[in-house]
Amino acid sequence: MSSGELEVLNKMGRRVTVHRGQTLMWEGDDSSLVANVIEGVLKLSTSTADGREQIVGVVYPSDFIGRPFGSTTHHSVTALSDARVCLFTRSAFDEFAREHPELEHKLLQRTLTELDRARHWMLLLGRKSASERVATFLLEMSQRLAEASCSGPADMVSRFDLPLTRQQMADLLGLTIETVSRQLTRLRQAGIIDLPDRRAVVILDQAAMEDAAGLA
Amino acid sequence: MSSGELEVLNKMGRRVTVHRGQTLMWEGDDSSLVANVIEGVLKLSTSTADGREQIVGVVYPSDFIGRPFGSTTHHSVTALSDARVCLFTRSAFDEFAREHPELEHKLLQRTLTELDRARHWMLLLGRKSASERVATFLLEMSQRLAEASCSGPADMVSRFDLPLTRQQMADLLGLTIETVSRQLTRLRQAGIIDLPDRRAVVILDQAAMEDAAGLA
DNA sequence: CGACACGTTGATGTTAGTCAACTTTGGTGG
DNA sequence: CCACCAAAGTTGACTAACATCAACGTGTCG
Repeated sequence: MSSGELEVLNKMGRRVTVHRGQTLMWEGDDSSLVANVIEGVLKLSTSTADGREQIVGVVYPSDFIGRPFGSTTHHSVTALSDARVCLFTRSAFDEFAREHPELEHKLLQRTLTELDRARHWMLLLGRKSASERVATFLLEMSQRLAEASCSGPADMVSRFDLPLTRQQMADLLGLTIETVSRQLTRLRQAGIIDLPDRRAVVILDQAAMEDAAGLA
Repeated sequence: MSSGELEVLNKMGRRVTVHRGQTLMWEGDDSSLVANVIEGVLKLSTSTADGREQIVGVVYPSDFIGRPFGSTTHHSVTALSDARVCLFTRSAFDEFAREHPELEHKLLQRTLTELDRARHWMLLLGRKSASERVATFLLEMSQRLAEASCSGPADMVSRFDLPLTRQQMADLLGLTIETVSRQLTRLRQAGIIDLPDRRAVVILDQAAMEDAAGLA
């Protein structure tokens, strides 16, 4: 896209700050807004009628949120950290996108990647044990944070801070908070990871970790 | 798209018949083909290194399969029934799509819908009990078959044939074959469904079914 | 300092998985 | 046509894994 077009798109958007814990969109709402993440981390989640929650996605800077070309939002969007997003009304965004195939193409590629990611997560939820889930999660987190921080060709970071509480990890992994805690303890006691404080994780043994994740 | 363009697209594609059980694409393969389903039902699946399988999607006529604009296929595609598909080489399809924004738009919409569907399934895999999973599956199947058969405004069919074996249902629901069988028996004994033969299902009590699915 | 949210650990319960026997179905060839 | 066989499905007994319930740290912020 030309820089002129990008400028127009930028003007259409409204920069908004969202505080940790604040919900930007609600499951089942009319889909009247879409947005781009500028800074921070947010979760996408759905719940059963009786309140059990499942996190269905975690979005990082440059990721897209909301449901263009559709009338309802199928999951809630909540900030996991303080975040800044660029908000568009759906109608304006849809119209702009229809006129700019380049943008639609970008969006299509991202959506295809997200779909692959979601389907891959289904394998974890449907078929992996609690310990495999926790190990897989930590590995993936280290990879995504490495990608985000562009820390050169080394595609892993061995120390990082979790943007999630134990409860949120449980909601993402389809487990309970106690099970997550116990599995983390097990990995620590096995000398595979270290947990310097409650947000930090250090991966000490990459190979053992991949093994524990069921990538045997 | 104009009928002329559609004709070109159609000529690009090669009609292929796939027999039940035959695999069209393998997880991890180079993504060199994409296709449109003309007739039949196919599954998308991934497996862990040690062979546990998870079905991550079921596709019906008019659905799209394969990974355009990406180099590897992230899941296998296998025919659940004899099927006919319209096959394209990925390079030819990608090129054609880039030149036809209308096609890309259509594809984007479908992909967004698939993503919503996949994320909704994550709630089932992460948070629902075995009986809720089976009930949810049967309800969704009846809805999708109703949509497909365009049986008027009534958006449910109460009797239908499953395109899946018990093992495949288990792989889709993240359960074992025995658990699926037991839950079906439970629903039958409760008078909520009938199972005239091993492929057929009759939903006798829609409300009880929705209740059992956790849509309380 | 104290309150509260977050996290860990232990004891116990429940659900679904495992292992095994058995039944039904559908297809094949004598 | 029927006997036989393999594949699919069901059922039961037992087990393992995770959830639940409950008590007990720990760090943070007023």
